[in-house]
Amino acid sequence: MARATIKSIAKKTGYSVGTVSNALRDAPSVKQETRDEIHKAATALGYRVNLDGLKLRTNKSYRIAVLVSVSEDAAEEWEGVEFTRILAGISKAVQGSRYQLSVFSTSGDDTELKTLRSIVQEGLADGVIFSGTRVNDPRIAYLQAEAFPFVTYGMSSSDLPHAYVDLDSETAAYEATARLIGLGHRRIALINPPDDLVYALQRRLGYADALSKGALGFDPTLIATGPTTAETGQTAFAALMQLPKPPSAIICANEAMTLGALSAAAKQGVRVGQDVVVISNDDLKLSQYFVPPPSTYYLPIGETSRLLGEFMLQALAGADPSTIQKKIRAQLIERQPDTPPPEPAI
Amino acid sequence: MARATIKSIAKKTGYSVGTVSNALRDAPSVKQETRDEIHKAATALGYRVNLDGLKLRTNKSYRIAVLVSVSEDAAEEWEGVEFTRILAGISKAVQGSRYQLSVFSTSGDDTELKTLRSIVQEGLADGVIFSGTRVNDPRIAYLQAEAFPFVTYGMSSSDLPHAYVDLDSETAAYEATARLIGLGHRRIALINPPDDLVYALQRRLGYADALSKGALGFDPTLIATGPTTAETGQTAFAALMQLPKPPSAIICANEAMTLGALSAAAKQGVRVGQDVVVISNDDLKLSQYFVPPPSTYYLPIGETSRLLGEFMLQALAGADPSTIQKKIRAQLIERQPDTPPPEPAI
DNA sequence: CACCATAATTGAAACGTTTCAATGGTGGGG
DNA sequence: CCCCACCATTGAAACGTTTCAATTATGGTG
Repeated sequence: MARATIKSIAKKTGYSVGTVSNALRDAPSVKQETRDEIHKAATALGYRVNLDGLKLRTNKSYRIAVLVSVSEDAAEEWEGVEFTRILAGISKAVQGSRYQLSVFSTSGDDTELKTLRSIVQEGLADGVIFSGTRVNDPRIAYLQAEAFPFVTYGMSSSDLPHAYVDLDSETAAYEATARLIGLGHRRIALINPPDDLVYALQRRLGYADALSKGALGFDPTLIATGPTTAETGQTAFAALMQLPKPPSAIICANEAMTLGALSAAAKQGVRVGQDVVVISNDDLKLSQYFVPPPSTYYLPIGETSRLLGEFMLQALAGADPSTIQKKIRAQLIERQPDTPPPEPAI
Repeated sequence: MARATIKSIAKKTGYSVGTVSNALRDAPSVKQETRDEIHKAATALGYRVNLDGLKLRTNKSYRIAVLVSVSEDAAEEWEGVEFTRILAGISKAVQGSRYQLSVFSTSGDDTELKTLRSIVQEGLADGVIFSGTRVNDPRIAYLQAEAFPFVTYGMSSSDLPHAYVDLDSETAAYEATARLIGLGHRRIALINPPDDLVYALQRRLGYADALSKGALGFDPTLIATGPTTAETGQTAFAALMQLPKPPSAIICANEAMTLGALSAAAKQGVRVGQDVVVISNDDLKLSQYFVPPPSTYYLPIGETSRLLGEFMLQALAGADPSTIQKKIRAQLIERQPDTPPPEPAI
């Protein structure tokens, strides 16, 4: 039994192809009565629109591109753990719509812009979702210039507003820092992503803000940066503890970095929770199993990714980018008393 | 500047549309000279085939479906970490071919078969890749009955041969167990995935085989099963240590389970490496950061996923399924002296 | 009743591709 | 010089859909 098409519905109902097409899309030019009849016939035949014909005619791809970037050098490292969850969330959000999800894997910055170009120029997708927004992100500039719909995971500093879903990293970093200050800590370190990432910058800002509010000086040696991997956390922790005046508390940007830091601590015999406090951001319910489990700021990845999908659909429907933006607040999960520093500095 | 089409090439070169089409596909019916001329014109115009027209005409989708299943209940757990890497590998393998990657997210068994059905019946893809093969997997039976190309990550016990890439779990479990026996362990536990998964069965077999070769009895209470999450590892570890005769060594199926086990150990004050030995399988270079870092069997996920993509292309080209199968051998990574049990049992 | 506006429906074209029967051209054999 | 076989190319149809000008049916108005 061949697949039902508009033509087969037309034959069965006796209407013309044009009428059936219009009826199926509930065009007002078709009499209500006729519409009902055609709809009934369509479901009876199990009609499902053929996307290829549709696409060919309308020149739309009905596809949403999701960029996943796997950096060559860090391919063997633990990166992009959250991607599965993000993808699943987006997928769920667009289920039921006509759109399909296509994954484009890229490695490194260069290919990413190139991939974007071919998506736009060859019409590989109608909209694109990507993450890792950078300061003055060329991808955003390009897509805005082309008026191509997109949603980013992570806001950016571009002039024009664009659609995004973001964790409020600045507030999260501020609160984490302020809380440690409240506990009596005076030297607080930050293990941060590379500076060209927008959210790294935001974290810096929140951190610095809390320090100054707490009347503490800003010491640049207390900030370590690197890719958001366990390896970065490990080397950064080791380096920080070798400072003439090591920190009494360390804030890691995500769970991978935290894992690396805890690993380094164990190797060096540094007792986490006593000699030094380690806390994490971007909790995906994994760090609860770390040894010892750190206090964290929870990232509701389910809601976040669902929003990404919904925003994409809205963007495709032509919504004003400035109306489809959302900052998500991270929530503190206390897993440790998070003791004050060894020698209360007063 | 509109996109170049066959028609525009035809106009430019003076040949007919049919000739251009044939020439572009290097049909022997077109004179070599003409072919060259047309190819030159095509590249000059930057011609890229329009998949929609192609698909409409040929009734092929030129798409490869990748199923990602996110179980509803475990949505908040750490599952499918490796998926990003798998996806990236597949993506790289099919780059350059005409095929595109589409992700279909499913939740649970039921929807998975349903998703598969709609992929086959609606022609959403030409082939499909999925994992988590089960004993008597209905998905495999269905796809074989429909003669629909597919590759699985994980072999299965179906009658007919099918294309797969798999880690040799049986050997890995055998070697892990045998090694522990060699170190003097007499009570060795297994934290394993649910029994309906093929590779869980394989692990059981390898484990049991090593036990009998080592003249050790098989104690069913030493096998704990559950989803491959940290939570499973945690509860299983706790339960195992409460046995009247607890194990002196524990083999976890993957890193997530290992993480959970280590977490439970830390909570209960059990000293890993002294009171009990914990080792892991399916190492993705993450467990090296665990506390303490366990010995593991490395899973070359890069090669694995690349093969998945290549096999899919071969399957789509009509290759005999029995020729596109591969078992990958895991490699031991020693991170601990892995001391013998506390009281050498003799 | 003639006319016209409106409502409903039709028919054909178009999107870019492949496929295949039909056409025209070339050369060789008799 | 004719016929035939062969080679290269053409033209048109088809895939399933949308779109839009053209057509027909339906009432309402003067």
